Order: sequence, then C-alpha cells, then structure tokens
Amino acid sequence: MATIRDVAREAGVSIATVSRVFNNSSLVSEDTAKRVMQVAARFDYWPNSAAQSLTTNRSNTLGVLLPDLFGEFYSEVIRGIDSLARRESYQIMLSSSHADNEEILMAARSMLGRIDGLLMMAPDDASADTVSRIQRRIPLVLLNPATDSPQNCSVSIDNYSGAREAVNHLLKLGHLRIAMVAGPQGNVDANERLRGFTQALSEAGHDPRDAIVVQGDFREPSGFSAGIELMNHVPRPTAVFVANDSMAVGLLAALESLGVEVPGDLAVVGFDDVDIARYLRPPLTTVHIDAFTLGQRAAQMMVSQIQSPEKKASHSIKLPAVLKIRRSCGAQPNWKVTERDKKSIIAKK
Amino acid sequence: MATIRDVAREAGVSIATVSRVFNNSSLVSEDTAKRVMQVAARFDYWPNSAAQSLTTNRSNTLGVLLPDLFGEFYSEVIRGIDSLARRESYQIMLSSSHADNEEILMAARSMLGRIDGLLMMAPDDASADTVSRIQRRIPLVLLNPATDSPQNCSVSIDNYSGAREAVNHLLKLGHLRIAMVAGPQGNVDANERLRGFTQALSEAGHDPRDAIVVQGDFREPSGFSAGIELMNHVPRPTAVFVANDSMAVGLLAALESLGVEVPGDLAVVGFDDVDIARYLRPPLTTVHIDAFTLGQRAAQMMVSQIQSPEKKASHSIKLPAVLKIRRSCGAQPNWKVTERDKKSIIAKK
DNA sequence: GAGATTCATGAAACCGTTTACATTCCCAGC
DNA sequence: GCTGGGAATGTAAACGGTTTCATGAATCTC
Repeated sequence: MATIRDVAREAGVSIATVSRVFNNSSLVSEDTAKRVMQVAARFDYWPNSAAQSLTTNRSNTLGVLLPDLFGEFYSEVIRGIDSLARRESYQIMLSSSHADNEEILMAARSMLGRIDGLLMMAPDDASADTVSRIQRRIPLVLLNPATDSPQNCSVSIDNYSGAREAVNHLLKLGHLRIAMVAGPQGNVDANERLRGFTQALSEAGHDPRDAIVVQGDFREPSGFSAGIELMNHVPRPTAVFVANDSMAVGLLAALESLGVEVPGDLAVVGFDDVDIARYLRPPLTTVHIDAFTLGQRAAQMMVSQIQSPEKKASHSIKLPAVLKIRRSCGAQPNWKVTERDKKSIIAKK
Repeated sequence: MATIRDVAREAGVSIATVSRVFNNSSLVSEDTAKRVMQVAARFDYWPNSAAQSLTTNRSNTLGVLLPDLFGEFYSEVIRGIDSLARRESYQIMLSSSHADNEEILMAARSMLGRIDGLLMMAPDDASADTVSRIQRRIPLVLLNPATDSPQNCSVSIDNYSGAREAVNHLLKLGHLRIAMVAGPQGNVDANERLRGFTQALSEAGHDPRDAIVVQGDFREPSGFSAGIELMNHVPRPTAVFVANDSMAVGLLAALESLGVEVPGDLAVVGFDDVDIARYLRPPLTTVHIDAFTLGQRAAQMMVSQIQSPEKKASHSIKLPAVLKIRRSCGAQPNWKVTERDKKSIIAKK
C-alpha cells in the first residue's frame, strides 16, 4: 500500500509537505495542497497511525481494563466510555478478564505506546504497587476502586449509601426482622453493601449481630438456595435485602415454588436494577446503579486529564445509587393502556 | 521513562541485544540475558508497542467495528470476540456507532497500522466499495453481512431458517391465522425473518398475502402498539410471530393490560432469546441466537486468516437460530425445587 | 596448528510518520 | 541595488523498536 513517500514522489513534493497537507498546516500553498490531495486520493493513501503515534506520542486511544465482560453492568460501562470517546474522537482499546496483578500489568504493558490513558476496573486485590507502576507512565482513572486513595482519579458507585437507603426503606415500612443475602466475601461492592445494611440497622436501634445474613456469591443459584435457607429459619424474617439482582431473581424463584407470597409473606429488595428487575413478578424493588454514567464520567475525567495535564486535580467522583421502588417491597403499580384503547378492545371481544 | 537505549547503555550492551533478550532469542548468552533482565527490571522497562508495531508490521490487535453497543446482542458479540482474542493473546480495538460508509472508513483508517485484522458489522447500507477499500489493506471478516458475497469471510446468523422454524411450530400447533410483527424495513435481519415467515406460510399452503403483518421498529413501544393493533383486527389472529423479543415484551404488556390470555387467546413467539425472555409471564417462546459464538467464530476466522494468509479460503459460516419452546406458544413448564425442600418448608409454615 | 564452523554481539538500515531547522524565492522598503 | 522578512518548501533528525549482515572470538576438525 502507498506510503507518504509514494504520494510525495508522485506529487513531486517532499514528504514533509504531504504531511503538512494532511495535518491541515496553513504553511502550504493551495495549489500544492490540491495536487497532493489528488494524488493521495488516487493512491487511496491512508496514513499509518502506528507511525503517527510513535512520532507524536499521541494515539487518540483510551485503554480500558475490565475484570470481566459478562452482563449488563460491564457492557453499559463500555457503552458509557464509548459515548464520550466518540464525542471526543478517541478510540478504545479493550482488555478484559484479568484475574491478578500480573495479568493487569501484562495488559497495561501491551498497551503502552498505543494509548493516551487507561481506565481500569481492578479486581478486588489490585495492589497499590500495580497501580503506581502503571500510573508512572500512563494517566490512569480507576473505576470502582477498593479504596479511594486520594492520589489517583477515580469514579465509583456509592454502594454504601444505596444499601443503607434500601434497608431504611424496609425499616420505614415497619419490618423488624430484616435479613440479608450478602455477596462474595472480599468483593468490594459486596462489602460496602453489607456495611450499608449493618449501618442502617444500627441507626434504627437494632443490633446488627442479630440479623440473619446468608452468604451468597452474586449469582442466581446462590440466591435460590439462600431463599430456601431463609424460609427454613425460625423465626422467619419478614423482609430481605439481597446484595444484587441476580441473587434476587434466584430467591424469588425459590419463594415462588415454595408458595411464599412476595411482598405479603416476605418483602424483597435487590441491588443493581438490572433489565429484568422490572419484568419480574412482582416487579423487583431494587437499588439503581448507572453503569453508563460511570463509564462516561471516567472517560470524561481521562480526556480532560490528557488534554490539560497541568491541573492534576486528582479527584474522586462518587455516583449515587438510588432506590427504585416497585412491588416486591410493598408498593403501587402503574400500567399504560389508555382507557379508550381498553374500551375499544373490549367492545370487539 | 526508560527506552531500550537506556537499558542497553546501563547493561553495557547494544540495543540489538536487549531486543533479542526481550524476544527470547536463543542467540544470546545466559549471562548477558540475566544482566539485561536485571537492568530492565530495575528501570521497570516496558517496550513501546507502537514502535514494535511499526517495525514488525504486527500489532496483535483485532479491530472491531459495530453499528451500536446497546443491548445484550452487541455485548455478547464483543464478549465472544474477546474470549478468543484473549486465548490467542490478541488485544481488541473497538469502535462503534457508525451510521454511514464515511464513518466506517474513517474508523478503519484510524485503525490502520494498529490492527492486524478487522471484524466489522456494517450498518445495512454498507457499500461493496467500502468493504473492498478496507479489504485491500486489512484482512476483513464481516459479521452478519447483508449479502453473503463469496469473496469475503463472514459469519452470520440464520435468521431465515429460525423464523421459518418458529412459524412452522405455530402451524403445527394448529394455528390458522398467524400474524407477524415485523422489524424495520431495510434492516437485514428484519427482512430475513419476514422472508422465513412468508416461506413457512407458503409451504403450508397459505397465501402469505392474507397474513396480517404489522410494521414495527424492533423496540418495545412499537411492540406495545402492535399488540393493540392486532387485537383490533377482525378476525383476530390466534398466533403472532414477533420479529424480536423487545417488541414481544411490549406486545405482552399490551395483551396483559387488555386482559388477553397468552397463549390461550393468542400464542406468541419472539426472536433473539434475550435474557428477560425466560422471566416474562408467560415465559416467552422465542428463537435463540448465539451472539457470543458469532463473535467467537468471527475472531477465530480472523486469527487463522492472519496466521496463515496463504490459505485464503474465504468462507462464510452461518450459525443456526434454534427455537426455544417455553410457555407463550402453549407448552410445558419446569421448576426446580426438590420435593424434600418443599416438604421441609411447608412443615414449618 | 591452520582452516572451518559456531556462537555471541554490534553496527546500521529500516518501519512511516512529524517537525525543527535550513533553504530558496520573491517582494517591499530604503 | 541592497537588505530584511515572510511564505513555501525541502532536509534530516528524531520516535523506539526489529532485523540483516558483518565481525570477532572460541571451538572444532583433521
């Protein structure tokens, strides 16, 4: 394929001039520019962006490192990042499924020179050393970090407050025996949600140590068995806060097949507000988190950091997680057929 | 940051030697290698991959061009691509939301030199010219192309057969008035699904021109209004094939609020088998498509094309779309609490 | 012990750009 | 007619690696 030299030779100019034409430099006469463009079009010349990156030290690319890709959450994060990246004409380089620090470093290494900044959601045990080794050479924004260390930029979701709000809601509804299905131990989100649960109970004058906490792993089957376990408990809880929606789905399935009424016999609140939450029976009351915005804000932070590195205001953003009240906790419905439609249909029946 | 030159100087060798050490060349003595590695570790030297790409003409990166990023389908495609890419140690460079040929070309251009191959899902009007301009310089695999032109590699989903199977199923259940909610005109998938519908009816001796076909746009609200429209139709259909699950969700909501029984009054079959399909009431019978495999196979094709360009066997794969029978068409349930659990719970009630 | 062979290493070209600096040309100003 | 300056363009040095080829030392062969 044609390189800048081919174009230069054919147009009878130096490669510097061709480069200038392609970079819209004003220092080139209109005639020459036109001639160069014509030759370039004829050759269908595309500049090699690896070479450009090398000289300019800019790639217009954002690296994205995620622990996994499965499920709505990550795909929304990516979509959020992409939406901002597109707006600012950045590309995205994606890498996922990093189990340990070694793999994270490998991935970051292989991106070096090809990205202008890195957005990283580390697995739960990302060491400070890993972070600092990366940060020394590439601007870094952390997504949902375990600890909000002040020396780096980060965007995270306020799991703690979200959980607290959810449990407060149940308390306000009059529940006295509130159980929790917790997430996997060691997981940052799971810990924070548990902390919110505990805190809400304490504030209400309960002793959190009395509360039933069933250990889950964030996945549907563990919610199913948690449901069975809870129903075997004496005395039974009257409400349960489930650390994520996947487990809530499993739990609801268990309750249904056991003939337990929701919310009548047991009020249920989830966390995440996944797509299916509103389609469940009953529609699941849950804590909404906005993964799209998480990604978008992180990308925004990155881009402004790249474009003005002088103001190294390494700040952290915490996005709210807000309770979405539906039916599974005891609340009102809403549907959307107009009365006119309804009559018209019934008439024809 | 340290470059190869810094390491070479400090280790007292030439840059060629350092390069050899990092590429595991056997042509370097153990002593030297160890010394170089030590210096590299001390400097925390990371090779610049842009420079590597430039010289080797290899980037170990796959470009991915998608029209959009929203929803399960695309995220599963990406996950499939990623799973194979990881296994083969490739990175992924992602770009989305390309409305027209101009944007596709821009995206491809900006990847030139940084990717070894491109996986592209073109919007419906991708011109052959666009494809060939890209293909001239980068190995290309098309995802779900509009036409299976034999001169390029592609992986697609057999929408036609899937739709045909779905409608055949409804016919076999004895339905005589089968309607369809179609997808947006001009959309490849929508067209193929409509074609399958028509074909199945013809084969069964019906005149497809008599069938009610309501135009939709693949989104939930259009399914809702399609539901209302269908119920207003005289005579009413007894079954409906909906061109995707999103619309089927809207349709079911409409039916529910109208008091129409599913499958009793109207049998419903969707397409896509999205996550929520099995959580709907009734669980939605639908045609399952495997976006993960779509991405994975495409990536596989790409990698083998890169690694052995000589066998330019530009073949096309068509993945099956298989009917997943649930309740919305009239079929049997299945739940999963053991009898023992059930008894144990009931005893304590 | 001389010539052949192997092995480790270095020198330098190259990949395709950008860009600092040099050069040329033209023209206004005195 | 000379000078100075600015506009258009060219020259060549980067950027950070890989790789070909040359070189020299050590080992082998007979």
